[in-house]
Amino acid sequence: MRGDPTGRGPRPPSLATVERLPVYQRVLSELLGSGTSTVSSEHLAAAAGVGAAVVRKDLSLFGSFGTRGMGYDVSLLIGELDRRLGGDRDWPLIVVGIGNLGTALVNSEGFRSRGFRVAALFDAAPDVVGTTVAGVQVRHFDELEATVAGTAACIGVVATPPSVAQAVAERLVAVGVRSLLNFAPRVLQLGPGVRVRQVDLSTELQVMSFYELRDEASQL
Amino acid sequence: MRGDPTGRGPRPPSLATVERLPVYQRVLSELLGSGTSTVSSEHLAAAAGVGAAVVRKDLSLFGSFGTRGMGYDVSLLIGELDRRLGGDRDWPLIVVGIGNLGTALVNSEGFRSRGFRVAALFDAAPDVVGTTVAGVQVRHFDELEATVAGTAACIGVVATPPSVAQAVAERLVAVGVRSLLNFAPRVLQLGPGVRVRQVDLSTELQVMSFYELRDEASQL
DNA sequence: TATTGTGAACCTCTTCACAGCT
DNA sequence: AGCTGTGAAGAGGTTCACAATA
Repeated sequence: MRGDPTGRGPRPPSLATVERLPVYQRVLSELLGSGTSTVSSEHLAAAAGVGAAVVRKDLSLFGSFGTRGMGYDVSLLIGELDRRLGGDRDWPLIVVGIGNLGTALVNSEGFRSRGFRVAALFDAAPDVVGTTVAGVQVRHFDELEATVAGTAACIGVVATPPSVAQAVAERLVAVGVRSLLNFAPRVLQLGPGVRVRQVDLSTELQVMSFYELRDEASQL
Repeated sequence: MRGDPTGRGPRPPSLATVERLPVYQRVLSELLGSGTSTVSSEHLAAAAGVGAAVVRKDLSLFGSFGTRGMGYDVSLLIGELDRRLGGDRDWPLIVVGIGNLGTALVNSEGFRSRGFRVAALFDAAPDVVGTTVAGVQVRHFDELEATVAGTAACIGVVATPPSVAQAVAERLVAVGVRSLLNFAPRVLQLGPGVRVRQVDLSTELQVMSFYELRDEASQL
């Protein structure tokens, strides 16, 4: 049951909007750091690389945080965004695949800020299991179920070779993970209740080469 | 001058379409490896995680590669996609910032396939400059201009701390780079002729926590 | 019969323009 | 006067439905 069975409520924010919120938050934090206490939608938009109307529409979906004639209070807005994005919570991460990329991810700032916390690391290679990365000991993937059993809902990060990504994802889902960040170049086939975000280096590069080719062709 | 000053030509493929092409290509390669020579839009769509109509629309933008009643020839389609994505070309990459993430990227399979080739590595830290990563020696970023001078148009990869990402991007653009893949959590402000694709780990995680929160709220 | 290729309807996001507030 | 919040218009992408075709 949803809380809004009549369909009269406000539309949920689009994925595009949700993806912009962290950008606003980051820009606002920098503004706060440089002593700015108020910002207009135009200024915030320029810093975030979008249009001013987009900023106002995005923010208005969550409430009226601005003051007409003045703009938005930076601290207030950071707080509101932080709350919507879950920044005031603890978000345990389970990372599977502690190779070059997995290690880099675990050590990255993005994985250690805003409430995210590396809760457990798994791999299958004997020479990796038992080592410590960023203060967390790597366990064998076979211990997944035993280790995660009593843990709260987690976000799973798949940084394995593509050949095992599907199986790893299925086992993560089986232990209760409903949000997966997948770095393996493989489309994960999972139930409808599971959210997957795909980060694919090869795809990123291929999109770029597509447009490079196109530019060349148009300059003939 | 464009090749189509009348505006009568077919619409260019949308970014969404371009981002799906590498996925199709990867799925098709796997199909070819498993001995499949023909595939329907329905089957290809299921494997790529999209709808069948999307596949047909996407592919039809580039030509009529299918056979009615039969489907698509896998080899033919791989070849066509490869050509459109520039897979038959050499794409030199310039990677700046050889920390944990930069090293992982350079060693990743995505950076060494499909015509992409790590051409030069740069960093500013004295203990990194001079080391060899994946067979390429890391140079000091000050040598960028001298090193890249005569090189063909490249794709630039920014894997630096966010504080220097903007300056690094500007210098890359100054030496002729028009496509940038940015891993630094910073909005790059560059001229309109420069393409930027942003990969932001922190944003990915925050998008996930947003939806996790939303799920919790709807289950009250 | 099976499946593609595609115009049209549909839906979603963006942009515009301005009323409303400070 | 300046800026937000928002309905309406516009643009773009997806889904539908089916004619075309092997």
